Amino acid sequence: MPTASGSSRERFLDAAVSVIRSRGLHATTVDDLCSAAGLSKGAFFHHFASKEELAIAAAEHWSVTTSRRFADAGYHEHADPADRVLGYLDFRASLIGAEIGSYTCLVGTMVQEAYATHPAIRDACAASIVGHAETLEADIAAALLGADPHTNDVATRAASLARHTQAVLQGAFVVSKALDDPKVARDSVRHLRHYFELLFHRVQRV
Amino acid sequence: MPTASGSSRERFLDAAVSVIRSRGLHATTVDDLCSAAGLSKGAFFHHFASKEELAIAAAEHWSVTTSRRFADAGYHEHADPADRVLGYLDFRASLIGAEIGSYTCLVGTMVQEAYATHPAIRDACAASIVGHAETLEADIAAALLGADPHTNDVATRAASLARHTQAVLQGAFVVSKALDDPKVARDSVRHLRHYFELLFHRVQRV
DNA sequence: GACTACATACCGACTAGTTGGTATGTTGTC
DNA sequence: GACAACATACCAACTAGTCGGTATGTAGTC
Repeated sequence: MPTASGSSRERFLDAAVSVIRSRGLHATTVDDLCSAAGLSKGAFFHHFASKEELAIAAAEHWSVTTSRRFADAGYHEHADPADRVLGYLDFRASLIGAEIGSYTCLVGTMVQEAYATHPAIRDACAASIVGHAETLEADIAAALLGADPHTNDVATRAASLARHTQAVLQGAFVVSKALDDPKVARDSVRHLRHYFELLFHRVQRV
Repeated sequence: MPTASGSSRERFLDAAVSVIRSRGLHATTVDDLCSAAGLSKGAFFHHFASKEELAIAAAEHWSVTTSRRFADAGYHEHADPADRVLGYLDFRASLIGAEIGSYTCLVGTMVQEAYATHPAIRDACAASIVGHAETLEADIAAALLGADPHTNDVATRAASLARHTQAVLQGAFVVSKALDDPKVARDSVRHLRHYFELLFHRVQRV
């Protein structure tokens, strides 16, 4: 009966994702998470030794659920690697809905609060961001080579572009939070797409 | 005599900038700010009615000090507007030193914690970001026209690019916090520079 | 220039409420 | 009956904000 959805540990993690994304890590209390999950404090500390441990678990949970989401997306089916990269960006743009708390990144939000004071949380966030960036590298490298077979240091350039992609998305979230407007986030993704089009020699007006 | 540097109000604001940038808004206590400023709690609440009011004042203080810094920078002296835009980016890259807390953006950090719960703080952060972005619009518009005199909607495109520029910088800070490495921030600025070079038809390998 | 009246700037002890975490149950299941 | 999965009651530490008080002006007035 109390199993509304998944195990109670997962209910805490899902609650953490949605609450922390809108309120931030520090402003989210353990009691907030308990009431959001519909469970007690005893249950919380039964599953997590501390709030910090929950934050780390939430970052890992975030990695797992998001990577599943991207793995299932359709852009992988394009034959041309450049199409896959541009398709990834179109997919990211399509995820940016009206509700800010629904499209922003958990680990990007958390790391700003934790990077200086909680190294373990920072590392979990870094692993999530880097892990996701790495899934793009092969396609970017192939697309760069497709545009110019004499590209040197393809792997390095692809890795740098993959990280840059994540940076643009994170920044797009920050600015759209400030302006309370998802449009600016979509605009930034469009600029990033345009940049890739230019790099892939697929110039077209945007 | 007690005027170690500026008025005591300014000492609180300077303390807020440095402490909040590394620890975040919520994790920074009023006592933290008092000891960083070398003043008492009585003095704090004499100058600010609440912690929220300090955050707003800090965002405004940040706007004032940073806009002065950029107004004094040398890149404005280039004759070509494209050079001024690229010079701005080079200047931004040069500001990214080793210490993360010294080059990241106060309002970008604060807005992530406050956007959903403290609209007044969010608005102050938005004003700071937008205000800074607007200082770039004229040069970007002129450079776009210089590259292609038939560009339509120059003002709109320039405004969008200016906001995108801020998004890239904010995102670069987030990712460099996660990876604990300023290099990734400089890389993102370099990619943004490359994007502008391509838009301005100044293609060159980076 | 002395005296009153009032303002500004600041101190530091105090409080009411909050927070992460603990200690001690209770309940179901093997 | 042992153990996992919870719930309830509680605590010590912390936090924003208050309050009474002090020190130093400063303006007016006689």
